[in-house]
Amino acid sequence: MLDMELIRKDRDAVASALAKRLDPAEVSQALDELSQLDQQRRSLISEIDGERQRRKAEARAYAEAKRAGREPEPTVAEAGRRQLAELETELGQVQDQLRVRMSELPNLPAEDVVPGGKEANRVVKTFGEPPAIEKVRDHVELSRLLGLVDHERGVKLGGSGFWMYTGLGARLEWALVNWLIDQNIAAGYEFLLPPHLLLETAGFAAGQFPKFYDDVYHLGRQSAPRGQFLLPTAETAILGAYQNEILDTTKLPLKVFAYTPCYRREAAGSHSDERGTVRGHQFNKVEIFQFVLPEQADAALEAMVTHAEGLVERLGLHYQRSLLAAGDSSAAMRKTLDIEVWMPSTGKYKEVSSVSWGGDYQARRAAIRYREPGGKQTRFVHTLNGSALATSRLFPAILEQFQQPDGSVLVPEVLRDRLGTDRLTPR
RNA sequence: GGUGGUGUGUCCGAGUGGCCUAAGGAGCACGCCUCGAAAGCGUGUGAGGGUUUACGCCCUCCGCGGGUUCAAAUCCCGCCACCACCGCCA
Repeated sequence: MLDMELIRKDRDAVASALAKRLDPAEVSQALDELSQLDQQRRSLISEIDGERQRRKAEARAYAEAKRAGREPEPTVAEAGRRQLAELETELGQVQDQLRVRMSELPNLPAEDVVPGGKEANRVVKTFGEPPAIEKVRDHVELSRLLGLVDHERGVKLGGSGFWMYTGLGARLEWALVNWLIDQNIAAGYEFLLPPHLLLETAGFAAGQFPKFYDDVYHLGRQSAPRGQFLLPTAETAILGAYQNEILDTTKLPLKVFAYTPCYRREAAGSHSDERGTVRGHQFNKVEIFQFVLPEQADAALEAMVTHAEGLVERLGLHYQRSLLAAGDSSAAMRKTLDIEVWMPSTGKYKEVSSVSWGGDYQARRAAIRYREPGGKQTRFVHTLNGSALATSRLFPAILEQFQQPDGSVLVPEVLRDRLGTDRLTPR
């Protein structure tokens, strides 16, 4: 959610930032509507407050007269109450509309984020080299060869878009999850295991709803008491966990992380470069998150990206870092950096982590605040989130980058103890 | 899932229709006292919103949402959460 006061005071700045993501004419129209609703809202509030004040005075005079044994003055209660009810209904409608319109607006892209879509993303860093592989096998073939993933049985169970890790594949995936958990703990993040079914308020707070309502799985009242949905990322749970709280300023930055499967509907159809475990309706991800003071945000973003990159580096994978253009980064974020890992079979880089600075956009939706040190005023925290990392993407990258001519795959050194072997071999 | 109980401010806790503009206590902050501290005394101490150059003034909030009433923390209805017991269950 954007700050209505900012729209009121510096409409041009908001408009030009939003124009990086949306059609300028659309932006202008939206801001016009918002300003008008805001104006209506405030004048209704003034009217209602005045009316209430009058009625309170009447009731007080009534009580006082009674106490003094006098006959109370007749009040205009009946008519007044009806009038007040009408005004309140009207205010309710205006506020609902305002909320809907406000919640539809995306976050303001940061200054260094350029307009445009995917094609405008900029690679800002590269680590390592693409490994020289004579005859590249893709991860689907390698998985089959090594018995790591059973796609047929996965589909049998969950339908198209699901798979089942088997044997050493399950162990590799799980070793990755556990290694990442340890690494994040070592980096000072607190480990959380949240519920996977969330109330809709959590989806709204994170900025997924209402816009991406249909992208997640909803359970409906038959199967879930209050129409919960399956979380599409742990980010939704972590943010939601702190809804309506005033965080202890001395505890900021608050650094937490969670492991959860992520459930996403994903558009039907399949890309040739998104086979195997690259894209599915359920995948594993470890997510780091920070709640910080506004002035800590820049440093936190850099620290999180660097941390996530360190993980990829310790696994020995070749990757690049991209600064996403406005149109390609998620609507709730001001700035997003992707860490993309090299996939030899397609010759493309694929996202294993997306680290974002949300400004106060999510905090405003979720009402997560801190108290200004020394002052009494509460302000919204800044939120940052990032994958550290998406294991179901790491998995194919490891297979492909570390494959050997004989079809075996070298296990990254950091995982060898956990897997009990340094090499996955065809069975 | 059933029955009963509970839900008040940072915390404990009083309040069953009207000076509740929420008692009292604890905590916290500041001041007095003190060489310093403790104790004691005094003052202050929530959130959201409207309005104002500002000081301030005003409105809303006693789990949440409705209702009754001139007037609701208090009465009525629905919901949620927690506790206890019963049932079911990995």
